[in-house]
Amino acid sequence: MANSDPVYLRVVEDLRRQIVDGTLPPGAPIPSRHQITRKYSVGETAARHALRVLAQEGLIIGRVGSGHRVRERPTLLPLHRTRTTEPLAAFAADVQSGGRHPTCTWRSELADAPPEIAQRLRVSEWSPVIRVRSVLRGDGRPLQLLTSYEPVEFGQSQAPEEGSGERRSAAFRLAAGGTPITEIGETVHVRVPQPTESDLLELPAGVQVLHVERTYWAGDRAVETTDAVIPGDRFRLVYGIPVSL
Amino acid sequence: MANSDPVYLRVVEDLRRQIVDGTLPPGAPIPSRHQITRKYSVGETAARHALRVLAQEGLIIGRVGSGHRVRERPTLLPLHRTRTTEPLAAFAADVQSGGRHPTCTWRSELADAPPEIAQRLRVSEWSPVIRVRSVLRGDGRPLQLLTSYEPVEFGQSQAPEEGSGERRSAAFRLAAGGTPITEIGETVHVRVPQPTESDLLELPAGVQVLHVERTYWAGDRAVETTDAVIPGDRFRLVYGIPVSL
DNA sequence: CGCGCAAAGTTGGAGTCACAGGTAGCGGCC
DNA sequence: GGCCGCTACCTGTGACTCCAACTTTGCGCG
Repeated sequence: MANSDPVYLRVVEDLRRQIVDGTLPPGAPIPSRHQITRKYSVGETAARHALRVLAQEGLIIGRVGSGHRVRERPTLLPLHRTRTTEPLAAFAADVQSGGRHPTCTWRSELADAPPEIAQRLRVSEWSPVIRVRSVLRGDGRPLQLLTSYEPVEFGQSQAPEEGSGERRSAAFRLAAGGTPITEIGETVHVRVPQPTESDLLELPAGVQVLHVERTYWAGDRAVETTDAVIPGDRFRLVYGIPVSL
Repeated sequence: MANSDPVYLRVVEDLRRQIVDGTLPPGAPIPSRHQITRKYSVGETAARHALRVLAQEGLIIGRVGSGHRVRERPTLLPLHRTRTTEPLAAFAADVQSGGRHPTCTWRSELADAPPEIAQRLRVSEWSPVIRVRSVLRGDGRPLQLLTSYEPVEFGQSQAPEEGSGERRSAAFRLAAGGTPITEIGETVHVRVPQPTESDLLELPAGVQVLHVERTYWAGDRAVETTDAVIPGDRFRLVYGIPVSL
């Protein structure tokens, strides 16, 4: 059937079937290019193309010199998106329960709000905000990128700062100061990582990222908004949705 | 710098820069393979490879005969993950506000709970469940796949059924019958679509999907669990997290 | 018997050529 | 002036080749 399909797809489909149905378990070696050319009677281009597609899909992983193997599907670590004003605490708990030691480094500076951020914070475009870029790590390996924006009037210091570990967010400080956060809005989408993100997160090829935009509201005022960039191959987001009926 | 980088990456980076900074606006034509070989003094392989990578990243789209163009970035339709026992209602509202007409077809049948589903429903493996597969559409185009599982004791009819439009879920029927749903748990992750999903959703190459697992709880009893498969290039998930502090 | 090194095998990058099928624009014909 | 067909161009796929870098394995030598 579908004899007009590209040749390489025949190879892709056969190997994929064997991987998903367990004939080829995680760690099992995949036939090499030359073996594929012989086994399926295809050219080397088709064999190479098939392997590339499967690697891109994340089903196999190739290492120079030692061949392709079925990728061990990493267990997706849960990331609890909870009702707290201190996202680091939740992250730390999740990482620790995964048996790793969480750390965090950050750098804050004054910046102008680009249109999208301005809209999310309900401030005018290019108005001054404090931008904090954080890298969250587990056992030293980068796991998540966090960029948060606070209007300057909520920020503490407008001078560039750097540090590691906890940094009190605007949301946290306002909550402690008697202005409680009333709601958190999040939107989640998938996208291809930018080169710098791919670099910082040490992402293998083909991995997409979850981009989570979170905005903290105190009444009708947006207090802080953050962008989280999360490797799609290592995490799953966990939401608890209370039913108020 | 980085002169040892693969040649095709030079092309990818140059074109990507032009696309993201707006030099090449959406719809603009991308140089063809032959033009790239001349302009960047690279071989045809490198040109081809560069175009493939950019297409895989979703930045450009190629059509046989008419060349590559910068992809119009589709606005990500919001999908509100709300505290309702009738997911179709939320979906319908979101699709309608996007100016499209929502429809739904479904098919229910008796099945044995595979291990993962059994665990989510807190029933023993391979115990009988009712499985409902739905395809949600907007203006006739498939937008989302939904598979839900209910333990037979909550299900209505064990005979295979088929239909379109509303189908009362176990969660809804229990709630109406006086057993209120107390919590909804969701986990979100990204993955490569399976061939059948790619087919049903008419996904272009390189698009990954959001996989949302939702479980309805009535007290400590799992009433129903659903898997939603959502094209990652067209939707973003929206969560409202009330703060109970 | 053990260790090191060389050879064989593998991936990833790169070049070249070829061909089928599709698009679009231009020119000629009615 | 309008319509039709042809041609040039483009993509997707495929074959064949070469090479650098790396891993593994097994053989030979000390």
